[in-house]
Amino acid sequence: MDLKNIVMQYQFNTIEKNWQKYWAEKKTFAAEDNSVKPKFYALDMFPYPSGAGLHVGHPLGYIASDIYARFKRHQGFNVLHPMGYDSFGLPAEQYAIQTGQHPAVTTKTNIEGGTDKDGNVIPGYRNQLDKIGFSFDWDREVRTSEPNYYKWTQWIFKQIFNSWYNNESDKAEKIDSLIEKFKAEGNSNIKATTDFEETFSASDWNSWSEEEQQKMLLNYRLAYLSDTWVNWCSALGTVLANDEIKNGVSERGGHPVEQKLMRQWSMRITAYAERLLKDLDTVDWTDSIKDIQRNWIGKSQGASVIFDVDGHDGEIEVFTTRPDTIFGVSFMVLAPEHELVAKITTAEQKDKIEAYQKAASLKSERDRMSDVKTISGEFTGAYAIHPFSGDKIPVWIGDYVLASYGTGAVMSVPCGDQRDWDFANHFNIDIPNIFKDKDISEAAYAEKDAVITNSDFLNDLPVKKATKLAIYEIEQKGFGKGKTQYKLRNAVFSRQRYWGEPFPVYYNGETPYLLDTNDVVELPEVDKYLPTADGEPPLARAKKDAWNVDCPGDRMEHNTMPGWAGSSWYFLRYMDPTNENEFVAKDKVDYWQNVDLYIGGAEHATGHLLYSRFWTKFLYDLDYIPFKEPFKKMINQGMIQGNSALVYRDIDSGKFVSKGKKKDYKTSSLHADINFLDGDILDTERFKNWRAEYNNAEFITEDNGEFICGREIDKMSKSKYNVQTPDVLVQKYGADTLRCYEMFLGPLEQHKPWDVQGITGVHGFLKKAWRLFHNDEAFEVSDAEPTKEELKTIHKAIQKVTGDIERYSFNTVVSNLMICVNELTAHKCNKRIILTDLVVLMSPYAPHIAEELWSKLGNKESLTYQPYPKFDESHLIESNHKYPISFNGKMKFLMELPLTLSKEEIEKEVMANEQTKKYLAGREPKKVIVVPKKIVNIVG
RNA sequence: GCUCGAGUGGUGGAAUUGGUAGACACGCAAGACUUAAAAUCUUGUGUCCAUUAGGACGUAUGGGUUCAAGUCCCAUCUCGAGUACCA
Repeated sequence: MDLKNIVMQYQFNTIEKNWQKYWAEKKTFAAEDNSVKPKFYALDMFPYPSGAGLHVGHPLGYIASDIYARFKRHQGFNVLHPMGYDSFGLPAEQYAIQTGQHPAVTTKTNIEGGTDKDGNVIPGYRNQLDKIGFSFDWDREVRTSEPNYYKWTQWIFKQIFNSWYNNESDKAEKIDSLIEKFKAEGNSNIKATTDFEETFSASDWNSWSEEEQQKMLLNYRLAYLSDTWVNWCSALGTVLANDEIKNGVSERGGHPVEQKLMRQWSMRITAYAERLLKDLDTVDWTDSIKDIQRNWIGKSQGASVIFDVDGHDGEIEVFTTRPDTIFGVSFMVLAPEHELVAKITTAEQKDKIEAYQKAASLKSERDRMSDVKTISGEFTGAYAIHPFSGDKIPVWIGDYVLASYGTGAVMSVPCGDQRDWDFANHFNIDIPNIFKDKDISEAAYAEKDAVITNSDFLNDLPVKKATKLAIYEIEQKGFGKGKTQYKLRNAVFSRQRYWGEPFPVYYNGETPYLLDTNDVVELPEVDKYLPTADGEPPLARAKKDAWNVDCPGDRMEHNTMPGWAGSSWYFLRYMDPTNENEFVAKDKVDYWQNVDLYIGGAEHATGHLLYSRFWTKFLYDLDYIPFKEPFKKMINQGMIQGNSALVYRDIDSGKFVSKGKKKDYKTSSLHADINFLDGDILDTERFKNWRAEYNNAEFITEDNGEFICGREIDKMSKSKYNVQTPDVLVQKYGADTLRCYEMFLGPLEQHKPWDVQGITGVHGFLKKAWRLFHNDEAFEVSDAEPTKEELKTIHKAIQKVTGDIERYSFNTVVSNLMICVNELTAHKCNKRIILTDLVVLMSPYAPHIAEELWSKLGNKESLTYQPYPKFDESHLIESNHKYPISFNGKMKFLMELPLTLSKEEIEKEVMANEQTKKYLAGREPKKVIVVPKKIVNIVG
């Protein structure tokens, strides 16, 4: 074998190892804290370090942000590009429950590598990430489960606890200012976000005991303890937030969820509803994510109207978005849980109503959802009084009205609302028509383009005007007021689990107090990670002296914080990860500001992305940070799906049947490990050795002896044996190939199945690039002047690649680099000037090979901070243009003409051309369109 | 049901403002080198008709605007995501 030839081959394994070592030792990617350079903050959503490790889908977004970060370094930016771990979470705790191993231990193994309790090798996230050549500044790593991190999560909680929301200044303020006002004038003049509606005076406040005052303050604090209807998941032993439930079951594990009244910590995120909605306009996110958040916040405008109940003191308050239809009301419906129901129900209806209430309460959230079509309800026997007409309106209950939205009661306008129409139709209730010339005999008329009629002072008005006038009259007469309603609920902030942040809270009796210490409250050791016998959370197992802090009260808080606590502010900690005195130093956050480019999955639309916006606004209000939105620009990478391999087994004989012979047998299919495949061909020996039951497997192969598997697109998961790890590919093709290939696969945002077939093409491109710098025996570049063609090739690439990266079109960059290398190969170009530019162009995508070639070109320093090549248009300017000549819009042939020609001259040249005459075949053109530098179109 | 997004060769995809549809790559076919294989290189490759020259069709479907439509407008279908009695 030719030794020289081997030396000059592209040895990616050696090259990549060397440069990864170099970068780590020289701290090449360290971000500078005190820099005169402009800053750029490129951030990935940090991962939960699971024991399964990385598959090829995980690094997709990381590769994109890394490319952008490296690109920005070339452009002279001081780049902050950190990585860390969202390391509190359920899987580590579930594993702890099963094995008794402390979740901190498994978490550390999952990050740093090792073996689990069963002896399985865990590669470790860090090791896997390192092999891909990311330019992370690892000195800034954070782990949310480390006390030096969650110390500050607790600190932020304390700030939120010690704040209230002033609707007048429209921002959060310190609770002290509220206490001062209570002392001086009670709560009557205070406009705060609260569910507490009664008033008290200064003397009331001052006469209350400390405990009573604290209880009152909980109605105002932004983090507060209250009895709340929560989503209780007994299988997981904890409550879940609305965004943790998908299709009525828990997102994790798919367990049933029921409604339960529990004393829980909550965050008053509703105070920020309007700002969370409005500021969406200021961020560069996809419309889809913005829409999801808008829907989730669910703003609707209308009026709240009060109806008296005939013969009772109680009144029914409803929220409606259509106050213009108030004269169309023919009945009212209350939620079965509405507090008034028991009071107003007549004796005759009592049994029926109670039976209905009972049935409704037994229905789970899921049943209620799957049962939307069924119309049910019950008449209370009571009547409300229409505020304007004085008519008596029957009051019903029905479970299509939700207790948790608005006031839990609706005024039903069957002619304008389909649900009301259905209800009225089903129970034979009157359906008065208040829309001029609209037919409501078959369905409600919900469009807002009607003219109102049969409606007293609203007659002959269009919807918009009628709405305005109705609200005006309602307010004038004191029947209610204009109101804005949000779907967004306050966020439940406690979980009955072990592996999360402990609260810096203790109790005296039932009253919570913040611990006075600045020390972190560490997770105490417990004997088991399970709830106690009487259903208390695992932390109740810790004795008072098991905690690292002194508990001055009766007991510590036993709940822990939810998963979103640590992730709501982690992007701030990267700026100052080791600060022991502050969560982040003012000068650092002033310099780094918010995240310029954030890449991660769209599945966090209503969770993490909403909560971190909330906390950011809160910290802004208290003047800790100088910006209102955490993430300026966001890209949501698509999911990479698995490409499962199926083998077919003949049901009668148990023999395995190749795909091509499948139709001759009655088969069932099962998943085979994709690692046994070469293309679609199964390595039958490896398959036989996979499991004992397959040791004696027999195969019915194709005629050529190959065994072909079927393929199927699934989610990439261990259970489908379709997981492709990056490690295997890095070993086989190198990290640079993997990086380029993952980008080459298609647009970043798109979901796509993983298919390894095309990777050879990308690998070939890097080999081809390598060969530009080498002859058969050695590295060789020429110092000769480049030709016009060579300059044109490289500048075309500079223009395309730069433009494509800037508009985040990561996939087309690879194509353009390929075209560049193909053309330079065709030119046999090894000119130093050209290849130097090429190396820098390639470096964000294929940093290892770029560094290697860069050093071979004679450079001593890393090319990380090498200026990006400048596009010079003069190399692309042509004197001629190849005009496509079209006839009636169909292109027939090309004609090269000088660019200096005028429209008229072009037309003359084209019309004089032989081919033109041929295509016209004697016809006289009606019209000739000439677009200089573009096209000629002959009509006729 | 509502909201949003997407439908382009055998496959992944390209076409930034309406201006040569299918760049780039995979796969496939033929050839070169080789005892052979791998690697590498060359050529071809949207569909249909035609020996060639060439012609017709073609970006989910149907219509429209325009000299010109994958791109703009209207309607329909399919797929994906979100949401689900939100008054």
